[in-house]
Amino acid sequence: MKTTRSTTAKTAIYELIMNSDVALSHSEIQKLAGDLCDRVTIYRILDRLVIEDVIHKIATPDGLLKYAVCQKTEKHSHNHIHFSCENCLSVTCLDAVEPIFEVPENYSIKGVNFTVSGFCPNCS
Amino acid sequence: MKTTRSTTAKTAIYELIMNSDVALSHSEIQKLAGDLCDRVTIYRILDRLVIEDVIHKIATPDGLLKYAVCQKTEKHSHNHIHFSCENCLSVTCLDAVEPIFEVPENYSIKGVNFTVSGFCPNCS
DNA sequence: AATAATAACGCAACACTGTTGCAATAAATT
DNA sequence: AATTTATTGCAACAGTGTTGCGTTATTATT
Ligand SMILES: [Mn+2]
Ligand SMILES: [Mn+2]
Ligand SMILES: [Zn+2]
Ligand SMILES: [Zn+2]
Repeated sequence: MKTTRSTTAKTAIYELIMNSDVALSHSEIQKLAGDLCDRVTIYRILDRLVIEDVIHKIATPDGLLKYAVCQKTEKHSHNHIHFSCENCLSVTCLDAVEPIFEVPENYSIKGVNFTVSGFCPNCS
Repeated sequence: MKTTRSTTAKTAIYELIMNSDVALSHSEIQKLAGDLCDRVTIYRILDRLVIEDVIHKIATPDGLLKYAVCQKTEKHSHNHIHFSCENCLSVTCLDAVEPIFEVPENYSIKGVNFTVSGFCPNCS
């Protein structure tokens, strides 16, 4: 069985995402990380953190991928909505907002990716 | 004022999307279109069709962009859910399904991108 | 029908994003 | 301390999307 290891790069990148109030893209993480590690390593670390379910991968309406911590709190819903600002391009988790919907029976649901776009409080 | 023109490539690409029962990506459209036009032209045509609001741009959970016609029917909701199959990677518009949700007041909503992933009826 | 204006096009060149293979490194176990 | 192997760095690559510019084709005007 393949075990997971905790490395300096991995913990550092996790803390970057942790301490950010908005979701971060790979390139944003790379800028923040400086010369912490190679950019390929960042891709692989992000993949691992997603598999380990400690961060979420979010696709913006333009197909850009961003990453945010999975808040393991009571109010947190895995299926929460994300807000994507059309002006400052920030992506924010609205952890408490869980949408209600219903799909036809013959579809089986494994996950959701809900993004609402518009202007964030700073840009309104 | 910049007017829009109808060209052979534009109408052909619109019909490709129109006649597909699943959302199509740029590369899929390119394969279907053959040597109809340059791939850059396809990008520009897709942009125009989106601006003209005759097709929708959909981001899959993996950040892949797909395009589908905007069904101008009664049941059609602009804010409908899309289903992304993890097996066959097809993206389908669930035109009748409109999710219910509520965001904090200080956010202004311009559009939504709701994608549910799992297994489609064919792959269940 | 011929002309003029310009939206749309093809092509080349580029930037950005993400992946893969492999040898070297470092974390965890013994 | 030695062993195992997950992780890393590097180079090389594939895919996606953009931009500039000269040419073509659509549309409006004469
Ligand atoms: Mn979560
Ligand atoms: Mn629509
Ligand atoms: Zn904003
Ligand atoms: Zn399927």
